[in-house]
Amino acid sequence: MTNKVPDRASDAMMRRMPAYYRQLRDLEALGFIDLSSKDLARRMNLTDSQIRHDFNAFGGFGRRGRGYNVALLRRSIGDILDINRPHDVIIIGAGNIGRALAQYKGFPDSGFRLKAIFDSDPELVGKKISGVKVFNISSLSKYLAKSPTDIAIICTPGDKAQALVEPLAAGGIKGIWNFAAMDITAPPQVVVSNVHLTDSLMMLTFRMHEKEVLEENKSWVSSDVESKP
Amino acid sequence: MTNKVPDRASDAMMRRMPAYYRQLRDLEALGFIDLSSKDLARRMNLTDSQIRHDFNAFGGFGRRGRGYNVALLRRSIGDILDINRPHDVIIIGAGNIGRALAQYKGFPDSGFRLKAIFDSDPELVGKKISGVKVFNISSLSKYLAKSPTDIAIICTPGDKAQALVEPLAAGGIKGIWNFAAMDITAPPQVVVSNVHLTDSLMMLTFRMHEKEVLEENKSWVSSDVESKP
DNA sequence: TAGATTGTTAATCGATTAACAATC
DNA sequence: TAGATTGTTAATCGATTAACAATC
Repeated sequence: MTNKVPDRASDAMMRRMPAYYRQLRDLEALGFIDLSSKDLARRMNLTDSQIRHDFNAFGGFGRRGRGYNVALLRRSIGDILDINRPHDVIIIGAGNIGRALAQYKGFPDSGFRLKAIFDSDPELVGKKISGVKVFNISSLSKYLAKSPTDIAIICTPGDKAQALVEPLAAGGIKGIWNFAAMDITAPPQVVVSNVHLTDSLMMLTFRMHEKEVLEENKSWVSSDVESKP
Repeated sequence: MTNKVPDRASDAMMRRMPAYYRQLRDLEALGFIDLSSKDLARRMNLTDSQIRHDFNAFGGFGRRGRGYNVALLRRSIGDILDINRPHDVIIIGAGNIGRALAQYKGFPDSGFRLKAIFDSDPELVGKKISGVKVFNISSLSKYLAKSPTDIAIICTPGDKAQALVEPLAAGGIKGIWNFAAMDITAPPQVVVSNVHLTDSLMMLTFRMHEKEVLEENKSWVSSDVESKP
């Protein structure tokens, strides 16, 4: 049916969307034709109810009694995520992270086309990384004026990141994926995602530690039981 | 006060913890001594109520009328995240991502000590990356038996990841940070965090697209108003 | 038709916010 | 003391789950 015009999706739901997409891409590749919310729920450790709720927030892609067509559903979710069309991307900062992302296979596979890399190091300027030319950072605005670009990936040192926002926004960039150690803010027409790799690692140690403490506590409780009347 | 023994923290709260930690580390470095939940809330775009709630889930680190001592609070949250002690880490897979993470400064800064890298490529084995020796993957179990290790970072191709879990768990690894394209599962004593970089990028395009659609709709509504009786 | 499964509304659960007594 | 701000309980809000009529 026609897609609904939704309010801003909740963060919780938004986080599930790419996982749905991956799952459906895999199932489609495996030759699955139809799929019930129950089957998908089992595979993804969710409830069928939540899955139907999520999909219906965007307008309902299933057939009662039959389930969902895998290919159609994958395409519909791709539309919602807007990844059924290519996106032009630039990387700013050709350090470790910048170079790794430049070479990362997952991005071209998902339609993200790396068009240029920018750096301030004269040693790097003019060279190619993963087949893509490195430009001097001073030519950023000129480049954007000539080559409309959807997304900028910032991989500079933290203190250089915020200053990039103004020329990026002025140059028509619609989204910034920021790997710099410092959060940036941008005007409302630009979407920003501040990524902190160490946060993810800290959450891992948090859960590891929590488990340890919980376990200690469990043995406490059981020895407590013995001493109860 | 003494720390409470909490239930498993919600994902929502857990995600805020590293952000608190970073913020407090920055404020401490800037010489801040005391801080109210209201001040912190303003800086982090949260409510003061939520901040007090979060902190009190672990036992309350403030003084009524005065606020929180920045250094004490940072240390307390560090304890909760278990990052006030060093963690020994190995990386498995010395491709783009593996090498970038091996060289990433943010990790040693936060007490994560990279002790060894493993790969199957004989060209790489014996070499050093960022000062750390690359071992043959076949020696993984032997290595872990000799060198107790907290965390393994998996950066192999997707189809090689799951097979690593068994030797890692047997070798006493407590947490796995998985960058491989395929999710892995592990026995209950091992905490797993499956990272999907493309998910993060898809969430960015999702929000970009959502904003576009919302804007279109806004202009619809306003032209609609004119045509209403 | 009978069985299956969606779309959707209502009920429940949990997270966030508001309020305020305790107290520095 | 008066003012400020926490710790904590109650109220609200929003997300998840349950239920079921619609319908394939």
